[in-house]
Amino acid sequence: MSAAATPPAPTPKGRQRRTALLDAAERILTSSGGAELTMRTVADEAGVRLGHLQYYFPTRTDLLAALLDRILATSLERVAGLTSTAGADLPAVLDALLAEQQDPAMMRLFTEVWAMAAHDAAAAEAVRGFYAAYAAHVAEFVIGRSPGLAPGAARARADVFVMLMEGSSLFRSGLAGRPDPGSDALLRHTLLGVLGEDAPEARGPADG
Amino acid sequence: MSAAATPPAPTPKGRQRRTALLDAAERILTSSGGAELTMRTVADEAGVRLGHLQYYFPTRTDLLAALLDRILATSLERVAGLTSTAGADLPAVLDALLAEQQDPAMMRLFTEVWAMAAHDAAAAEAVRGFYAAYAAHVAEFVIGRSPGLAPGAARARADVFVMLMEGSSLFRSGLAGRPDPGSDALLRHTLLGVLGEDAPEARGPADG
DNA sequence: TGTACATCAGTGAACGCGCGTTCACTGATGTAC
DNA sequence: TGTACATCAGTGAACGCGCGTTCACTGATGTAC
Repeated sequence: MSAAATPPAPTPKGRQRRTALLDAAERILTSSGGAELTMRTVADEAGVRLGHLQYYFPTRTDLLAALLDRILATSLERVAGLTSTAGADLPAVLDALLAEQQDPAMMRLFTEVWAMAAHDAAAAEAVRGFYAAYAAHVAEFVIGRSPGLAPGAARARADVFVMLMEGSSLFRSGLAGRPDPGSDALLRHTLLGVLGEDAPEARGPADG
Repeated sequence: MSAAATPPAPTPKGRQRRTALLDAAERILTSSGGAELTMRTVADEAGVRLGHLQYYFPTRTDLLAALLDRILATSLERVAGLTSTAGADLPAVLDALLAEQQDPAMMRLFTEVWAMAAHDAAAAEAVRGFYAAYAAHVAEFVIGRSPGLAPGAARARADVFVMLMEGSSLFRSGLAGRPDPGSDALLRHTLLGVLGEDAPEARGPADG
C-alpha cells in the first residue's frame, strides 16, 4: 500500500492541501468509520469539490493508502519520541503510552487499520512494518536499560510488551471493556515485568 | 444490537435456513470483509434470492446484529468449554486458546467485530458483554486453581490475561506481526504468571 | 518590464453500477373442522 | 379422508440513491526569453 499515490505536485501549497485532505479523511474515519469514508464525504469535510480531491488522490485506494501510511508514521514517531529517552522515568513513559490508549478516536483509527490489514495484503504489509519498527524501538529501549541482555531476549520482551499494549488498548479505550483500577495496576505491573523491571510490589497490588 | 432481528418463523426449517444464511454471511465477512457483506453477496453465497434473504433478515442491520451475536456467542462457548475444566492441564488449555489465534479467519472476524463496535453503540455494548463474560470465566478458572484469592485480584488477573490474549492474537495470526518462537515462549510464560501460576523457568526462556 | 506558454489548482457535469429497500406475487406446508 | 384457509417459504421486478470514476473545462501561478 505504501507509495501507491504519487502526489501530482510537491509544491508547498500542494503539500499543504494534501495534508488538509488527509486531515479531513482521518476525521471521517475516526468519527464514522471506513464505510462512510467516501470520496464525496471527504471532499465535503475538506470543503473542496469532488474533482479537486481527485486531483490529489485520483482513486479511493490512493487516498486510503496515503491515509494508512500517515497514521502509522505518526504513531511510530510518537513511540520513537517516548522510547528514545532511555534514561527517562520508566513509569512516566508507561503513563504516556497508556494515556494515549484512552483516546477513543485513536482506538477507532486502529480498529480500522486492523480491519484494512485483515483484507488487504498491501495494508497488512504496512501494518506489520509498523509493529516491527514499534517493537524494535522498545527492544532498543530495553537494551538501553539492561545492557548485556541478549538481543533475542530483548526482542521477545519488546514483542510481548507490544502485544499487551495493543490488547489493553481495546479495554482501556472502553471499546471492548471497561477500564478498571485493579486491572490497570496489574497491567502496569505486568508491563514492567515484561520489560525486565522490578515493580514495587512482589506480585500485584490487588492480591490478597 | 442484540435481539434486533425477530425471526419470522421459529420452525425447525426456519431455524435451519437462518443458520445457513448466517453461515454464508460469516464466510463473506471472513473472506472479504464488512464492506463486501451486502444483502446480494450474502444471498448469492447462500444460494437464495435477495428477497428470500430479506424474509429472514428484513434489513442489513438485522443481519449484522444477528451475525455479531452469533460470533460472540460461539466464541464464548468455546472459552467456557475450555475454562470449565478447572483441574485440566493448564498448559494444554493455554495451547488450545493460543491455537485458535493462529486461524486468520478468526482474526478477520474479530477485526470486523472491533470495527463494528468502534462505530456502533449497540455493537459496542454486545462486545463489552462478551469480554466481561470471557473475563468472568477466566476469573472463575483462576479462583478454582487458587482458592482463597480475593475476587478483585482474580478479576484483575483475568482482565490482564484477556488483554494479553487479544493483543497477541494480532501478532500470532500474522495480521499485525509475524509469529516468533522466542516471543511465544515469553508470551506463555507471562500468561501463566498473570494467572498466578509459576512457570518452569524463573524469568523467560530466551534470557541470557 | 512585458509577453507567451506550460504547468498547477480547482470546477462541474455526467456515466454506469451496485446498493438497501419496497412490494406484489406464487407455491408449499400446516391446521381446523 | 377431504376440503378450506391461514401461514410459511421463496420469487422477481422495480425504486431511488450514493458510489467511484471519467473527462472536458477554467482560472491561477510560475517560468523562459
